[in-house]
Amino acid sequence: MGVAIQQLLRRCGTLSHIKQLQAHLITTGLYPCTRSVFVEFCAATSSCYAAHIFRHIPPITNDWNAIIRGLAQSLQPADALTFYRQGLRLLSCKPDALTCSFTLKACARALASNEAFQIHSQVVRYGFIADVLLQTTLLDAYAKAGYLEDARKLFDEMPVRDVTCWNAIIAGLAQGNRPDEALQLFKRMKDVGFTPNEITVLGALSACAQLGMVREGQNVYNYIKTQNLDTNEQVCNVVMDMFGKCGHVAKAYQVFNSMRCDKTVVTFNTMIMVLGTNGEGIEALKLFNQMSKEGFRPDHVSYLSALCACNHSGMVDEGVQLFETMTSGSSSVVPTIKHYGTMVDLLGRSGRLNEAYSIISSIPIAPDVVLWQTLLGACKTYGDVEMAEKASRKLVEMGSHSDGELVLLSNIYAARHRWKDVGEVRETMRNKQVKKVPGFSYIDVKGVIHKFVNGDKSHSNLQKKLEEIMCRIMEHGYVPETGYVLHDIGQEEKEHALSYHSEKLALAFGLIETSDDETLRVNKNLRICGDCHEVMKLVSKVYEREIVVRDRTRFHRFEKGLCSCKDFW
DNA sequence: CTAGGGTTAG
Repeated sequence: MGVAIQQLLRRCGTLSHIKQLQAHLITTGLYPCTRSVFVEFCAATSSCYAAHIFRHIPPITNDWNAIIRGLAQSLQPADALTFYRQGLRLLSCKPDALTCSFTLKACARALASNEAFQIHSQVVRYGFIADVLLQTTLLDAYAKAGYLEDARKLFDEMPVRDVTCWNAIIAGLAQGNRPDEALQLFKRMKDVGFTPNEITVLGALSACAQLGMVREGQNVYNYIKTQNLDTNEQVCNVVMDMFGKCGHVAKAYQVFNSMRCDKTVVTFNTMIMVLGTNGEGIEALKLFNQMSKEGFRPDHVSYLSALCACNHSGMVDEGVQLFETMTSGSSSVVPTIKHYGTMVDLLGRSGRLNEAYSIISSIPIAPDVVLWQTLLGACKTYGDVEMAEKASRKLVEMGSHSDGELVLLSNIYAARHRWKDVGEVRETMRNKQVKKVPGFSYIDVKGVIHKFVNGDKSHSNLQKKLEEIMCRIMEHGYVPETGYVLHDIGQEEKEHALSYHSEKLALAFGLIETSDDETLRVNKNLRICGDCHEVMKLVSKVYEREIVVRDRTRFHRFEKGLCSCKDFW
C-alpha cells in the first residue's frame, strides 16, 4: 500500500498531478491512511501545498511530523523549523519524540546550532531526554553544526550506548577536524566490546586519511576484511581515498581492481582523484576515458577530478580540452564554481594569467573569493604585480578578510623589493588583526607522529643538522630563495628565517631518526614553499632518500633530485 | 515502517 503510493507520488511532476492523486485518494476512501505519506512528499519537494493542506484539515501530530520530516529533507531544511514553531501553536498538535527528532534532523541539515540548543531544552521539558535515539540525533545535530564539545558532552553522559551513537560521535569528530580524537574513540569502542560496522569504519578511515597515518589505515582495512565489510561499495571507496591521501596509489588501485562489489561513478571519481593528487595525471585521464567505456557516465565530480589531475601534472592543454568538452554541451555536465576554480589554477600556474583572468570575467555565476585568491597565488609565482593588485582590489571589494591573501600580496611586493608597499600591507594586517595561519608539519617515524611548527627554534640538534644539510646541498648548486621571506631584512637573516620552516625541521628530524633506506613522509597543513621544495629535491639526490611531502592539496614525491610534480604547483 | 549514524570535490 505505502509502496504503491510512493511510486505514484514519484511520478507526480506537477501540482496538478499531485491534486489529481489527492482527489483519487479521497474518493476511493484511501486518504485517511495515506495522508501522512502524501503531505511528506509535498513538503519534501518544496511544495507549499503541504502547508495548504495542513491549514484545511484538523491536523494531528502525524501530519505535522510528516511535513517536518519532508521539509527537513527538502532544499530548504530551515523551513522545517518554522513549521515546527507554527505547529506548536495549535492545540491539536502535541509534539512527540518523533517531532523533535525530525526537527533536529532539520537543524543538522541547516547547520542551525541555536535552534538545536532550543530543541534540546524542549526535549528536556517534554520529558523525552531519556530516549537514546533522540540523544543520538541531538548529538549529530551539535556535531554537524560544529559544536563538538557539546556533542562530546552528550556522548560522555549517555547512560546507555549502542553502535549508532558511537558512529555519530566518531563521524562527527572526523568531519569536524578532530581526527585524532575520532581515532581514539574508535579504538576505545572496540576495547569496551562494541563491534564497529560499515559506518563506523568510514569515520575511522577518514580520520586516518586526514592524519596521513597509513599504518592505522591499514589496520582498519584489515579489520574491514575480517568482518567482510568490503562487500560495501562505500567502504571500498573510502579505503581507496585513505590510501590515496596517505600517498599509496598502488594500494588504492589494488582495492579498486579487486572489489567484490559493484563499482559506481563515485568509485571511479575517487580513483581518478587519488591518481591526480599523487601526480599520475596520464593514468587519471586514462581511467576517466575508461569509465565511459564501462558504462559509467562521468558526472561533475568526474570532470572535476580529471581537471584536478591535469592541474597537478601540469597538463595544461589536456585540461583546456577537457574543459571544452565539458562545456560544449555534449557532456550535459554544467560546470560549477569549482570547475572554474581549477581552470583558473591550471592556467595561472602555467603563467597564462590573462586567460585565467578572462575565465573569471566570463563565468555565468558570481565569482567567489577563492577564484581571486587563486589568481593572486599565480601572480606571486610569476611576479605579476599589476595583476596581483587587480585581484587584491577585487578581494577588498568583496570584503574578504582572509589572512592568506594579504600575506601573498606582501610576498609579491617583497619579491620585487617594494618595501614601502610591503609596509602598507603589513599595516593593514595589523589593523585588521590578521594573523598568519601557523604552518606545521607532521612526520611519521616508526609509527609515531612528530609535529613541528614554523619558526620553532627550540630544537638545537635539528638546527645543527639543517646547517649541515644546507652546506652539502649548496655544493650542488642550492641558492636560498629568499623571495619567500616577508620582511626587509638582510640576506643572511632571510636565509636563517627560511631554515625554520616546519617541513625543513621535519626533514632534519627524519634524516636523523630513520635509516638510509626509509622513505621520509611529511604532512604539511599549508602548501609547501618554493624554497623548501628546492631543498627537498636536492636532499633526495645528495642523501639518496625518497621523500614524500603531502601538502594542503597534493603530493610531492622527491627522488634523485626531481619532484613528481615536475615543479608545476 | 514515522526515529538515530555513512562515500568522491578548487
